[in-house]
Parts: sequence; C-alpha cells; structure tokens
Amino acid sequence: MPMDILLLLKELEGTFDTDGWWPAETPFEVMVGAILTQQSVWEKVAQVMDVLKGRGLMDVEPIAECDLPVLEDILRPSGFYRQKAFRVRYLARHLQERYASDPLLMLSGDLEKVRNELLSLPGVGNETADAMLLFAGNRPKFVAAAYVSRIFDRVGIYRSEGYLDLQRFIETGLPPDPVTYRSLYAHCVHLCKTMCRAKPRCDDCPLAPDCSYGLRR
DNA sequence: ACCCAGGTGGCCC
DNA sequence: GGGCCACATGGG
Repeated sequence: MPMDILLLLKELEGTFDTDGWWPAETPFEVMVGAILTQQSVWEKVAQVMDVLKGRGLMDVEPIAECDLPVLEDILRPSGFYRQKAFRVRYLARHLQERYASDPLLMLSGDLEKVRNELLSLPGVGNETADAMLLFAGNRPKFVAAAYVSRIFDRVGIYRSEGYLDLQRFIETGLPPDPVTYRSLYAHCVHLCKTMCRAKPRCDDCPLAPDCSYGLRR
C-alpha cells in the first residue's frame, strides 16, 4: 500500500496542534533560534533566549554590538556556544549593515537569491536557511530535516539521497504553501520525538503499523 | 558510561 | 560528491 505525501499529511494533521510550533515574537527571534537550536534541544534554546530578552538583547542592534564573551556566556547552555555567539552576532551585523536591521527586508526578496545569501552566512546551512525562510519569512521553502527523512523513509514514501533531494521531492509533491510546509515539518518532528523515540513500540502512533521507525535509524 | 540533540564547516579522498 | 571529524553543553 504505497503512501504519498498528501495521504501522509492527511494522516498526521490534527494529531497534535502545530500552532506555536516555533514560538517567537519577531522574525529576528526566529532567525536567532534557528541557529541556536542546531544540535540542541528547544528547552535550552528557550532558556537562553529568555536571558537574552531579559537583558534587552533580543534585537538586531544590541546583538550586533554585543561583546562576544558576553554573548558566549549567555549561550553556553545551548551548546557549541562559541560558534553560535559569533554566528548570531554575524547575522545581526549583516542585517544591520545591509537591511537597516529589518529581517523581513532581507527575507522578502527573490526566494532563491535570499536563500543563497543566507547560505553565505557562517553557521547557516540548508536546514537553517530554510527554517529562517519558512518560519521567519513565511516563505514557501520546506525544511527537509533529518526527522522528515526518517519518517519518509520508514513509511516507505521516499528514500532520499540527501537534504536537497528530499526537499525537491516534497516541494514538487505539495502546493508551495508555507502553512502546508510548516504543518508537515512540525508533524514529522513531533512524531519522531514523541512516538518513535520515546517508546520501544509505536502502537499509539498514527503511522502504525506501517511505520517501522522503532527499528532505529 | 553511553547516546542523543529541531547542523555546519573544514578537510580528505 | 560522499565520509569523517570537531564543535560543547545537558539530559535521559
């Protein structure tokens, strides 16, 4: 029984509320979070971002002008704190110098051009760039994260040969709609975290019994 | 003690 | 273009 993307999405939608999946008050906060969450857990990201906010640093100019050691000290709990401090500040300085400190000014341009510009920033690879486009800019770019790859693989929809390959497969199989992209992405990640990883068996998973994620990745 | 986490970049072949 | 590795802290 072959499963396609739309069927999977229909299967997943409504299984949990994706509203507020990427909590943030501003596009800049999303962009910072996209860097901080790399190889980390959201609880730690939220924790350090609270500190940033408490110190009035959660904005382009304050970050751009912040001393590295200060930033490093705040970011420590989220891991890779030295690189992340440099990269977050680099991003802020880029926005300040080129876009009058307005993230949406940058994110609203030609989709592929913006994407390439994001990729040129230190610490911004495919997934981070796409997360910024989708969740900060509300642009139709799918975030083809490892979780998504695992779900698509295990359910038998598609075995991808890499990030861009999976992204292309999904983007050509769905309408270019940010809401749809966000929903599929959030459901895949949520599914892996709550069902596949948390339990030895996936009996309560909406994908059971077809999904064999429990066999490990 | 081990494994994982909402990746990226640099180096090697 | 793929396969390793460092990057770092914190929680299960």
